[in-house]
Amino acid sequence: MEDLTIGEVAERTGVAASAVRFYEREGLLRAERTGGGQRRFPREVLRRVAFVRVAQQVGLSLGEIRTALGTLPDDRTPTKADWTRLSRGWRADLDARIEALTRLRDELDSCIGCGCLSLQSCALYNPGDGAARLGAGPRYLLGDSSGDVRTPAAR
Amino acid sequence: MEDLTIGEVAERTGVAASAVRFYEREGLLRAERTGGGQRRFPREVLRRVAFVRVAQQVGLSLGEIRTALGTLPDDRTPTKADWTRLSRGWRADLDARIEALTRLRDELDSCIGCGCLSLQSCALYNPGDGAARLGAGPRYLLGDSSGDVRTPAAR
DNA sequence: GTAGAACTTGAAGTGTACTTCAAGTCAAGT
DNA sequence: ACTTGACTTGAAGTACACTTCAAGTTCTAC
Repeated sequence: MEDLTIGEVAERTGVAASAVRFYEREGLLRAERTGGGQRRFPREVLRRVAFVRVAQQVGLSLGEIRTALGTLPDDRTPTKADWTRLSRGWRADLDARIEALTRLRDELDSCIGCGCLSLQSCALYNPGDGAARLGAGPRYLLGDSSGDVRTPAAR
Repeated sequence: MEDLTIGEVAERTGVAASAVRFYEREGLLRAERTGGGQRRFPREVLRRVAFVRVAQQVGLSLGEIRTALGTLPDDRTPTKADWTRLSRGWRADLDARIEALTRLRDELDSCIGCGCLSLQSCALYNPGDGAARLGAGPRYLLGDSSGDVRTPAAR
C-alpha cells in the first residue's frame, strides 16, 4: 500500500488537483512530503475526500466539514465506526432541508392557486428558511428579524 | 397609490436598501427618478422583490430570475396570471431538488449501515446532483464527466 | 429656511470554494 | 544522462450576491 501522489488522488476521487491542494491548505487533508517537496497522501485520503464531497452535498460548508474531520482521532486511521459517527448527524440536516423545500413547494402550490404572490400574508414570505445556505451571498436572506415581512406597518 | 422610496421598499420587503439598489443595477427592478435623482418605485416592485426572494429559495440565480422577469410584459402591470405563469415551473425545480436530497438521504442511510463511505461502488459517489447550485463556488462539483469516480482504474 | 434623516454615486470589500497562471523543480522511465 | 510529465509555490482571478464606505445631495417637516 503505497502513498498516493496528488495526481492519483485527483484521478481517483474525481476532484481537481488544485482542489486537493486547496483542501490541504484548508486543513481538511494531510500529506507527507517527499525529499523533493512533493505531496504523498496516505490512502485514507480517498475516504476523506469522499467524506468532504458527500458532506457538501448534504449542505455543509468546508468550515463545518473541517470541524467534523477534526473530531477524528489523530493517533490512528479512522475506522468505519468513526466515519459512521460523523455522518450520522447528516440525516437530521437532510431531513430538515427536505422538509423546508417540501414546505416551500406546498406553499407555492397554494400560491399558484390563489395567485397572491405578494407580501401580504402569503405563506411564502414567512421565512421557513429553505434558502439557508444556498451559497455565500444570500445567507442572511431570510431569518433575521429586521424588517418584518409579515406586518409591514408594524415598525 | 404613491410610489415608494428605496427605504420604504427595504422596510416593506425586508430586503436591505443596498440590495434593492443592487437589484435595480442588475435589471431586476426598475425605478423612476425624482428631479433630484432619487429612486421612486412603483408599488409593483414589492411583488417583484417578493418574486425574487421566493425564486432564490427555490434555487434560482439572479441571472435566471432576471430572465424570468424579462418575460413579463413591458406595456402593463403584470397580472396575477403573469406571476402564476412564472412560478409554475418552479414546482418541477423543487420536486427535482427534493428528490435529489431524498435520494442522498436514503443512500446515506444504507451507507451508515454498511459503513462503506468509500469511493468503491458506494451509491453516494454516483453523483446524482443534489449539490447542484449550493452556491457559487462548487457549482461544477459534481456532474461533469471528467474523473470518473465509479471506476477509478478505468482511465 | 433650516435641520436632519434619507437619499445619491462609484469603488472597494466580503465570504465561499475554488481555478488559473507563471516560473520553476522533481521523479520516473529509457 | 536526459527527457518528459507531474509536481511545486504564491499571487491573482472567478462567480455570486451582496455590503460597506466616503463624500456629497435631496427631501420633508417644522
